[in-house]
Amino acid sequence: KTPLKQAATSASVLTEIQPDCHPLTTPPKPKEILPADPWTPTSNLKMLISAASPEIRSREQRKELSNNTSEVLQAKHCLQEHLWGDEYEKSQPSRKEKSLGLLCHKFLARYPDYPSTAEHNFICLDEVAEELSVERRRIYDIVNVLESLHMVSRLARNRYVWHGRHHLSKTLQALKKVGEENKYTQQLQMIKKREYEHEFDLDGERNEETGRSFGSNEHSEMSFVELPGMEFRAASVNSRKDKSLRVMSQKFVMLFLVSTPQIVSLEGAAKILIGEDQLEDLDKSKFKTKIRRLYDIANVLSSLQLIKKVHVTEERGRKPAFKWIGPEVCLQDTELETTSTTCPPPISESIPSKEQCSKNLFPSRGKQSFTRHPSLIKLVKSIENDRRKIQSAPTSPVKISASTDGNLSAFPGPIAQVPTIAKHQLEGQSKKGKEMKTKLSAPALDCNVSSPEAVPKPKAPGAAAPSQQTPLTQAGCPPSQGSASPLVLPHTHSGVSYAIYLHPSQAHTVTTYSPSFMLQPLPCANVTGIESIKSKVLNQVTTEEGDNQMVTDDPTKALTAEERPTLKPETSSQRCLKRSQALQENNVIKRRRSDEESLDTALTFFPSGYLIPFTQCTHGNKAGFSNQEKAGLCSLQQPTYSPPIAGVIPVTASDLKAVNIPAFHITPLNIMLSPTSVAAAPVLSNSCLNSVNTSSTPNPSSSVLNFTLQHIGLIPAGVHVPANPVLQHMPVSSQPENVSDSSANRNMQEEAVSKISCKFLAGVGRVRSAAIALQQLKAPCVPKEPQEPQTATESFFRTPGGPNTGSSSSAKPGATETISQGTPYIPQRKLEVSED
DNA sequence: TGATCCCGCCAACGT
DNA sequence: ACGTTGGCGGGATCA
Repeated sequence: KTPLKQAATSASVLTEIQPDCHPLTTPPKPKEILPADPWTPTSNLKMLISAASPEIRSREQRKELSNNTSEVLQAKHCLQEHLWGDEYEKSQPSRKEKSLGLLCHKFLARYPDYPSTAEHNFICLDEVAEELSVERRRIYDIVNVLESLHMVSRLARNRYVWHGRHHLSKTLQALKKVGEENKYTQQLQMIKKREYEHEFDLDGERNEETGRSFGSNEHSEMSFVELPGMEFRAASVNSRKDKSLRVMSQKFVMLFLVSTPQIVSLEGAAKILIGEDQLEDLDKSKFKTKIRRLYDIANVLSSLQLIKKVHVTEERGRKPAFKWIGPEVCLQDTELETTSTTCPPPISESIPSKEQCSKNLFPSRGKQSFTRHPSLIKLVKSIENDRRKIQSAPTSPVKISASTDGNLSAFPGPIAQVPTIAKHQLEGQSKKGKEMKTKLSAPALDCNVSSPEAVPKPKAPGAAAPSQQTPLTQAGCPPSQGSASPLVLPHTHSGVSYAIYLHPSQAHTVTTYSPSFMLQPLPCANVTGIESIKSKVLNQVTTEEGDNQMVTDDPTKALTAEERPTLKPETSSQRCLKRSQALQENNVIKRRRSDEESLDTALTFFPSGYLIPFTQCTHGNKAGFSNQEKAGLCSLQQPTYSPPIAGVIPVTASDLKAVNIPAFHITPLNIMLSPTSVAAAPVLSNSCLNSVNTSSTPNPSSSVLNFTLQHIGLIPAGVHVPANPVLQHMPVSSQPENVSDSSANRNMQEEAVSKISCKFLAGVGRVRSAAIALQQLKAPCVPKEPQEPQTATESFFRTPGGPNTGSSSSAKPGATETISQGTPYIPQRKLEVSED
C-alpha cells in the first residue's frame, strides 16, 4: 500500500495538460488518497482538472461527494485521522504538487482571462493564499510576474486588481519594442557567438570584448515597462526600486519577442539578464540564483501559455530552454511589414523605410512611452501624491471602476492637473515633482473636482455619435457635467458598444488614436500569407508537434472557454492557414475586432491622464477606417495585425458603428501642438511618412482637418496643417540643454513633454484656453533635431514573423524540431529543440 | 548526477 | 513597531 504516494499528482496533471504527454510515460497510477492539500474548490479548476485525465476525473468525482468548498479542510482532517503519520506524510502533496506552475494554474483558474470590466476583480492576497493553501510568499511570485505583464496591478496593500489578458497584447508590444531598443537581439547573438567561439577555443580576449559590450549597454538601467493607463495604481509599487522579479520577467519576455526563433535558453537569458547589471562578475552563485528566478518566472509564463519548455540540443549538449507559444507580437501596422511578396531574410532591409518610418513616426512610442526613466519616477510619484491628496476620494478607485472600464473611470480627475504641470514644464523644464506640486493651482483643482462628473456613463448602443460630430465642436463647453461629448467606444468584453460621455478634453485624448489612420491609405494588397512563407524560408523551422495540441487541446482552455472567449488559442500554423485562407468576411470581422481592441486601448489610455502616448495608438492601425473602407481596401489583406488573443474578441453589430473615430476628431489635439512645431521645424519623420503615404495618396482628411480647424478657429486660415500631426508634438521638446544624444535622456524628455502636452491639452477643457496656452507653448519651442536614424543593425537583426508561423504541425509529440538559428554574426548552426 | 525549484529566512519597505 | 513585499540561496526532489 505504499504506492499511495502521488501517482496522479498534480505533476501528471500538468503533464497531461500538456499535449505531448504520451502514453509511454503513463502516469504511475491514480492516487488512492485524496491529497492532503486538496484542489481549490474552484469550479473552474475542478473542470480543468477533471478534464485533464480520467483518473483525475474520477478522483474529482469522489471528492465531489464531500466537496462543499467548505469541507476541504475537513477532508484534510479526516485524512489525517485515518492515516498513520507515516502514511499521512506520504499523502502529503509531492513537491510537484506544490510547484509554482500548478499553483499558478490554480490561481489563474480563479479569474477569467478577459474579465468584464463591470465586475470587480480584486485580488486579496490573503484570501488567495489561504484558498490555495500556500504561503503568501508564493502568491507574490505569481503576482509579480503577472504584474510584469499587466495582467494584474497593485491597488494597495494586499490588494491587486485582476486585468486578465486585456492588456496583454499591448504589453507584449511594448515589451518587444523595448526589447529591441535594448538591443537584446544583439545580446542574444553575442551570447550565441560567444558560445560558438567557445567551441572553437576562441575564448579569451574575445570574451572580454563581448562581455564588455553588455556592460556598455546604455539601457542597462532599464526599469519596469509600464503601460499607459496602468501606471499609478499604487504609488508604492512604483517607488520601489527593487522590482527585480517583475523586471526580470519583462526582460525575459522581451528576449522571446525579440529573438527570431522564439526560443531562449535559460542559460542565455540568465547571462543577458545578469550581464546587464553585473557585467563583470559572472559569479557562479549569481548565475545560479538568476536561473532559479528564471525558473520561477518561466513557470508562471508557462501557466499562462506564453511559453513552453523545450530543450535545445546543440553541439554542446542539451540545454533547457523555453519557446514562445504566446501570441505573435507585431510592432506596428503589420501590413507594412508584409508588403513584399518574397521577403528573404533581410526583409527588414527591404522595408526599411516603412520600418523606420513608423518608428520615427512615433518617436515617443515604445520605450519612451512605456518605460519610466528612473529620473521620472520622482515626478511621477509626486504627481501621484498630488493626485491622492486632491482626489478627495469620495469613492475609492475600487468602486468607481464599476461602470465600464476600471481604467477608464478610475482616474477621472488627474488629467486636469496637466495644465499647471505643462505650464511649469514649459517654464522651467524642471522635472522635479516637488516644484510641480507647488504649482498646482486653483484651476487645476477645479478641474479635478469637476471631472469626476464627467466619468463616462454607459449609454445605449444605438446612441452612437455620428463620426462627424467631433468633440472639438463641443470643446468650447466648460468642463462641467453636461458638456460631455458622446463618444462611442466599443466595449470590448461584452461586445456591446457604449456611448461614453467624455469630458471634451478626454475625448481629445482618445482621439489621439487616429494618427494611425493616416498611415492606412497605404495600398495593402498582395500580402496574403506571406508571413508564413517568410518564416518558413527564413527560419527553416521544422515545426512539429504539439503546438496544436499544446494549445488547442489544452483542457484548461477548452474548459474555461466560455469565460475566456477571446483566448481560443490558435496555433501558429493555424494562424498561418487562416491567414492565407482568410475569407473576406473573416477579415472584416477581425478588423472589427482589431478596431475594437484599438479602441479599447484608447479606453485604457486616456483615463490614466498621465501617460498618453500618441504612439501607442499606432497599433490600433485600422482604427480610423470606416468599415466599408476596410472591407474594400483590406479584404485581401492578411490579418496579421491581431494576435490570436486579440483576435477573438466577440463582436456585435453595434461595434461596427463604434469603430470610427474620425481622424479629425483627433487631430485638433495634435494640431494645437503642431502649428508651432510645424512651422518651426519640419519633422524628419514627417517626410518619412509623406513618402510612404501622403505623397502617394493625397489624404482627404488633411483638408477636412484644416477646414475644421480653421472653421473652429484653431488655426489661422492660411495655415495648412499636414494630415499627420501625430509627430508634431515631438519638436515641442524644447530643452536646449538636452544635447545629449542618449536616447534614454531624449526619450525621457520626449515622454515627459508629450505627456505633459497631452495632459495639458486634455486638461484645459476649453479649446480656447488651450489655444491661448498654445501661444505660450510656442515660445520655448525649439526645433528638435530629427530622430536619430535607426541603427542598421536593429533592423538588420529583425526578422519578420515568428518561428511559430511554421508549417502545419503533424509531427508526433516528443519529436524534435531542428532549428537553424541563422544570425548575421555566426554561421548557421543547427539546434535541436525538443519538447519535454 | 544535473536539472528543477520549494521553502522560508530575513531585509527593505510601507503604514 | 509591525505587517507587507520580495531577494535570495540552501537544499530537497525529480529525471
